[in-house]
Amino acid sequence: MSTSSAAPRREDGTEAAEVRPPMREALVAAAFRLFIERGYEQTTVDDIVALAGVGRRSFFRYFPSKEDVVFPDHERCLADMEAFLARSPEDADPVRRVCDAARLVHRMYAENPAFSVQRYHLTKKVPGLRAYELSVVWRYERALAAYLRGRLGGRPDGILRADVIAAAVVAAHNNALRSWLRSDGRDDAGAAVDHALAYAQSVFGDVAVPPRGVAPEDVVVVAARRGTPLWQVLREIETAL
Amino acid sequence: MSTSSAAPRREDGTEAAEVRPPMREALVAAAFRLFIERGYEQTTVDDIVALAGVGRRSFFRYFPSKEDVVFPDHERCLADMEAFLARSPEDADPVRRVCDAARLVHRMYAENPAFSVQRYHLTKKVPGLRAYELSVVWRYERALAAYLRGRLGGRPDGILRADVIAAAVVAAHNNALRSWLRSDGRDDAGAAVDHALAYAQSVFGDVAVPPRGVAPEDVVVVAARRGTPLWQVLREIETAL
DNA sequence: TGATCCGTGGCACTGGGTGCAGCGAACGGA
DNA sequence: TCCGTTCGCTGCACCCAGTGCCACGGATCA
Repeated sequence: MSTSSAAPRREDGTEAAEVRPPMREALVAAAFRLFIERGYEQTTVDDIVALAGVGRRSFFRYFPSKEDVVFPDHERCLADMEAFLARSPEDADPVRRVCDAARLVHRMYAENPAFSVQRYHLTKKVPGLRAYELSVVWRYERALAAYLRGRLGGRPDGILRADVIAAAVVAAHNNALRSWLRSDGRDDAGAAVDHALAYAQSVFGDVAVPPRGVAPEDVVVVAARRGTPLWQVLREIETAL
Repeated sequence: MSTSSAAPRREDGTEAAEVRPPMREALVAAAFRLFIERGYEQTTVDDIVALAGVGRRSFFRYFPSKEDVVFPDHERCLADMEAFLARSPEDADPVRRVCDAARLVHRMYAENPAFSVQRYHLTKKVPGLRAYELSVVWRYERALAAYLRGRLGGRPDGILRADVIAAAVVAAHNNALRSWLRSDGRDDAGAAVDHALAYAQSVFGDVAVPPRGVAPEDVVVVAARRGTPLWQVLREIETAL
């Protein structure tokens, strides 16, 4: 896909003013200025390249489609997430791990609050951008699900559970992220995301907890009548454990 | 959006050969023949209308985009789902209700197994179609979430729970649906969907179950040591209850 | 019979996206 | 210093999806 947008670094210590092509950033800036001014669909690629002062052909060298200029950093973030999951410890709690992976996305949004809020208002209005965003989110979800499948694949319904957990974690994350974006970036983003992910984690529980020895005070007994709603029982146990 | 693709019916009993325009079906048939033959992207709208023997302008009269011809019945199915949720009884278990709503989608796929399998193979290969399918699935998910928000909105984290449950139910449904599609429609679709949805339902529990009287044999006792993975305890209870 | 409505088709146009070829600057070797 | 290569950028021509507009023709109705 598009080239990495990682920060420009030099092997030697020299700062080397902008080795990374400024054209990419210039295109993003020009595009967003016009998108905000007159709307996404009312802005043509020709308008963007004219404002940025570059050739039309160069636009499509940096962004495979007009929609990609709206999400210039997701490719890198997705790669980060996959790398993060790939280097997971063997004994890590899988659910917790995917929650942490989801936090990477939130962190990317939080790095540029103003930009993220602008983009949110764009994607909210333009169906085409919403569809594009869905395909991006879907790739995050598949990355999480792939990791979970690897971890839960052996158990009964492991694949099913992996898919459901991934979807739930993404939904919880997006719920918090969206309410933060709706607040124009004023709310405490981290707290809301933590709360939402904690809920998701609590629903699916922890998988790897050291058992140790069994002392009497470590045993919990729960009694319930048949037909009791499972979630009620679950809540009792959750607090007890 | 596009007009309903319900079967042509007459108020009087007469069969009245095809009052519903056959053009729509002709376009779908021509499109799929060419899509299967030479691929989606290698087929132009001109090719389709030439094979169907109609004007190019008419294609876009029936389908707002080339992608829509691949999903000719989702608009109707989405309307069915919204109607189904709208006429839910007040005291219905919300989670069970959205599971039943999800079954409507599966039923639509199962009505035309051959067609569904063909479409599956198309969407698997073509990124554009996959993106379109995601936006369709997203609309289903939002319909479920909207219903759940109405039912759970009052409770703490009701909105969050609604979003997460909707995502989980959709993921469970899609998991079963996809494995059925991968089997070329040979597996028992209904059983797999039921199993997957039962899992989703068990995770989030039933909300409304009549308690009735308590007989000794109706009481279940579960003992667990502190630190036991919640999912293990949950599984025990699930089988016991 | 004439007016109207509606489904249809033809046509021209916009705009996203691509393949290709040329051009100039930077780089490396003789 | 000069030359050949490479690479990034540009312009051009082209394809195709999607739209607005209008004209045609059949069916319906006054």
